[in-house]
Amino acid sequence: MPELPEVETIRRTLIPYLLGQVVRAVHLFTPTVWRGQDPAAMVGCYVTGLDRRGKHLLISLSRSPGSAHGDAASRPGASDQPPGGAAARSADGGGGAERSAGSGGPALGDLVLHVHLGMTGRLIFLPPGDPAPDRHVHARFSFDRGALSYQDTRRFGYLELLPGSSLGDHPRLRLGPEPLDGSFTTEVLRGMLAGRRAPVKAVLLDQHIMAGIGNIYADEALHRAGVHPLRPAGDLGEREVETLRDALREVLEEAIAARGTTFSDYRDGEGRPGEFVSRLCVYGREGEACPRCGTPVARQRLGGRSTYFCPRCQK
DNA sequence: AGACCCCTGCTG
DNA sequence: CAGCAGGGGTCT
Repeated sequence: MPELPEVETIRRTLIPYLLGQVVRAVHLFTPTVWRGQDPAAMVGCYVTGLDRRGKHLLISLSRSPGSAHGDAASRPGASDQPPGGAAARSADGGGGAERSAGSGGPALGDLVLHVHLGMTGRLIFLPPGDPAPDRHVHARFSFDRGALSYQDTRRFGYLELLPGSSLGDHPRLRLGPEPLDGSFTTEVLRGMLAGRRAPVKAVLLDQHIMAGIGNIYADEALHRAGVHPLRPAGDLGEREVETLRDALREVLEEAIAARGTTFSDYRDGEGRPGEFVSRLCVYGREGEACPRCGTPVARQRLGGRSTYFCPRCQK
């Protein structure tokens, strides 16, 4: 279930393999996962940028190599980690703080491949050689140095090829602020929660209000903050909002440093699982002792989704 | 705000 | 083998 930390990890792991490379061919095995322009329009384009907005990955493609934007082009050394370099980079700006906040963001390419991984989507760069065909591989993008494989068992994700100029008013990219952006202050979070009667967890999960939070990190952040997930959002006190703001940022940054959470499906851009599962306090741990107080973790349904929390720590 | 849908692998 | 799981969109 790729949420913000997983998509960010995929983005970072793919940069050294894709940036500056030319798309030589696109093979679409499952046409229903594709939206927008014809995949053939990508062929011959340079990859000029990889950006993330919430859980969405944006791969910029340009006719010429010179129009590489922002990312690696202006941050030499920060992103140009050579293939195979496994060093975690948790100190390069806080994982996403440098990303655009949305309006007037970095210039995208002539075309943008917009990727949403749904629940089980994977984007993995494979070295040359034909790996065993898998019925869950829906598309493959060939480069000189290997191929990018798009896989998705449940097919909740999609690939969408769009003109770079059209991203600004894309309905699915009308997202709330990035929680790791420097501008995500306690004041901003308070504004998001104020006056809302909906459960605070439902507000955190609403991508239009805040981008990138999914079921796992909503539960983990609320546990860290000691806030019950069903509390009406507008009822949180100022101190609680501040604590929740810090908890959100901490859990996301720690998860990025651990390269994401793998239960079963998630893999990074090199096919490796993330390591954050062992650090989860409540998510997926019904009946286990709360790490803070020992009370068994409870599970409850909220909007059809499982919600895990400590009935004692979270008021 | 809740029901339903997409889809497939795993669980009971 | 029926039913559950779940991000997110749509519909009621």
